[in-house]
Amino acid sequence: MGQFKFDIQLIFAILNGKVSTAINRKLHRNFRQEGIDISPEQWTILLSLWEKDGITQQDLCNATFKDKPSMTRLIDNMERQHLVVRISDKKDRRTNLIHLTKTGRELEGKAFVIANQTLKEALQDVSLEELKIAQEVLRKIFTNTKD
Amino acid sequence: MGQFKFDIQLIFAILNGKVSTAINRKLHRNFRQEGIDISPEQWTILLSLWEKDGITQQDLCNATFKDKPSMTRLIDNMERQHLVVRISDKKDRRTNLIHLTKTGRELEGKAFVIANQTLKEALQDVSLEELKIAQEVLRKIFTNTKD
DNA sequence: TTTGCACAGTTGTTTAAACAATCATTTAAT
DNA sequence: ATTAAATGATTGTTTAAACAACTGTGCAAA
Repeated sequence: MGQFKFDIQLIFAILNGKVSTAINRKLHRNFRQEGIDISPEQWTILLSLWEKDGITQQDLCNATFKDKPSMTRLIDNMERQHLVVRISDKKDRRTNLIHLTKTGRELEGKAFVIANQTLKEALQDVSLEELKIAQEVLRKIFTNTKD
Repeated sequence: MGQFKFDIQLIFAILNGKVSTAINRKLHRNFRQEGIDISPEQWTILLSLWEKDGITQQDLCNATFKDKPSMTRLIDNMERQHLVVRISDKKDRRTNLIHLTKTGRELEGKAFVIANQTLKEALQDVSLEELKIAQEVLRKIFTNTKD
């Protein structure tokens, strides 16, 4: 049981946001340092939109595993910052299609360089083999845990 | 570069809180389901206090990697829920010593069972070997990333 | 055609994190 | 002994997540 308890402490401490918090914070700082004023959450949404523009909020929810209210507010903020615009779908008036603005589109290159650099720093001393295993473990945990 | 971009997407998607969010949510639900009304954040604080009662807020910050304002508010809430009490240190009047209440102390056993069960579910199909590597990778990333 | 259900999105409320600024107390330097 | 710096904690503000409750639109069964 001592052993078991140790495992719980360690794993939850690690999973419990410490690592993701640290890397998110660093990414956010690096963005700001380069004059890009977006949060990591906004960045993950932009990642989806750079790949495919004009998708629905629900699509973005699915892509980022956030719930609808969270998405509403993220898009609110991003509209306020003129990164995206909501355009009501004419075929289905329930849905908004989210489109990048010129500003939002133009961020891609610079953000990519910064994210890349942040990643490189984060993964120092991690071998490709270790990384693959870690990804697979996290994927399994995610599958086991999500709903 | 296509390869690189793929890695970025994947790793950030994983690290970007998806896994920790999922497991935290599950833990929170499991607590509530068993009638325990504490958040995962409160639980990590209780973990420290169950191990050693009567430590300072700063100690708790160090243990949980949260900043001081976050800790102030977490303790505020936990005091409101009668899980802990602040007791001003007589030797150094700047510091509060955080003590478990009877209620806080009595949660340990039940919370342990629930956390244990949650962990077991989360780690289904993950071998001990994989888990060790994943932990080591996350530890490295944390070291590389935290300030 | 209407009734009901499903789906997309929004609003309200609570908890929490990040960051800056501040206050009080203690410790160190002179 | 007094001043300056360090330390512990708090407050204010913004962004975000979870959950419940709600609005509006589309669709299908009766």
